[in-house]
Amino acid sequence: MSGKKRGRSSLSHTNKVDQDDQYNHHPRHHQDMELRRGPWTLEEDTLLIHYIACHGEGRWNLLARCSGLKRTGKSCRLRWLNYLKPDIKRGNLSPEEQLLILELHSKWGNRWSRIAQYLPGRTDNEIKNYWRTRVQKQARQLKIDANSASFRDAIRCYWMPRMLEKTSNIPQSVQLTNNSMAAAPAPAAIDLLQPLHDQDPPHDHLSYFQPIILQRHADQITASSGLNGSSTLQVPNLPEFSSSCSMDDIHGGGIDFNPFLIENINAFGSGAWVNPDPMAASALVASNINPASDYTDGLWSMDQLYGMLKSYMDMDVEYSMFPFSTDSASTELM
DNA sequence: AATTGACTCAACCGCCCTATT
DNA sequence: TAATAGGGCGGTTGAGTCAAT
Repeated sequence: MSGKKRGRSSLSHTNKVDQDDQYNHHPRHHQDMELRRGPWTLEEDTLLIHYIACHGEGRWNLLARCSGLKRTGKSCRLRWLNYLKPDIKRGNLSPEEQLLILELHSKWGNRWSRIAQYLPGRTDNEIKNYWRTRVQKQARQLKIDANSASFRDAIRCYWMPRMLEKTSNIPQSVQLTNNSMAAAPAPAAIDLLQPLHDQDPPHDHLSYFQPIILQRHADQITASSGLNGSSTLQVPNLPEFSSSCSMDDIHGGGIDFNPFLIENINAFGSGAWVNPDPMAASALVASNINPASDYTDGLWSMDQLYGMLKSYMDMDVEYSMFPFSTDSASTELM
């Protein structure tokens, strides 16, 4: 994640909150009060972090009233939980995390918060976005329902074993152990973000959080201005890989057959194209190895899927026995 | 260089559940 | 028991970005 300037509204002015929202529970307080909406500013983030450092999380409406933020309690809660909380991971989901999401979603469906409990540092919002933008996209391309049994089977029988192969194939020397950025951060950035994961917060919470906020806002400014963050704001520029690559992207050609039909599998040629995952690509950058041009996002490309289908059929492997079985996972996670 | 369309994801919406009074 | 407040959850939106044309 690059900290791009985003948000549902770019309003810089204040706006009345929808009276249908839960905050009509406080009509006297909010009726005439102009509340801010849209993207959070650096000042607001600092204010929120400072307040939570002093008073702790929770009681969000009280926080909203007492902190000086012209935001709703719900907005404050969301900002903290999805963005500012110090143990939040940034960057692409690792193959392991993707595996877990796929597995847990097959068990629980759209129970995002429940799934997020098993991915430390990942928010339900992030997982939900991942599912909707990546997984559902693949389902659309395959012309099958993402919630269908056939899609779940495809995930379980073909994609998960492949992911397991990938995770075990990444050389130890280039695996990222710091999980804050899947897109490998520059060394300075690693230093900057290290306290997020390796150290206890110092007593001076503001000094602890400030570099993190500054980094994230710098990312936003850099992204929106086109300027290099390291030269303008004295913060490192974080490299990032393009996130999406389908067969169309790769070969410039459309594809119009369903890989789950046996005749299509048989008709598929032997030229399986395999693209490594972005985690490995990032790790290569981290180790100054020039990544090949074929790195794509963490989900499969169409070619990959056809390739693995073909190869697994050739091998006549029974994939109901792959190590990340539903049984073992559910036993462990329940 | 300008336009367009697909994509991402932070933020919001509205409903629901639980705790408190 | 009912009313209200606080908070959580899943779904949705739309601004910003980027690649393709």
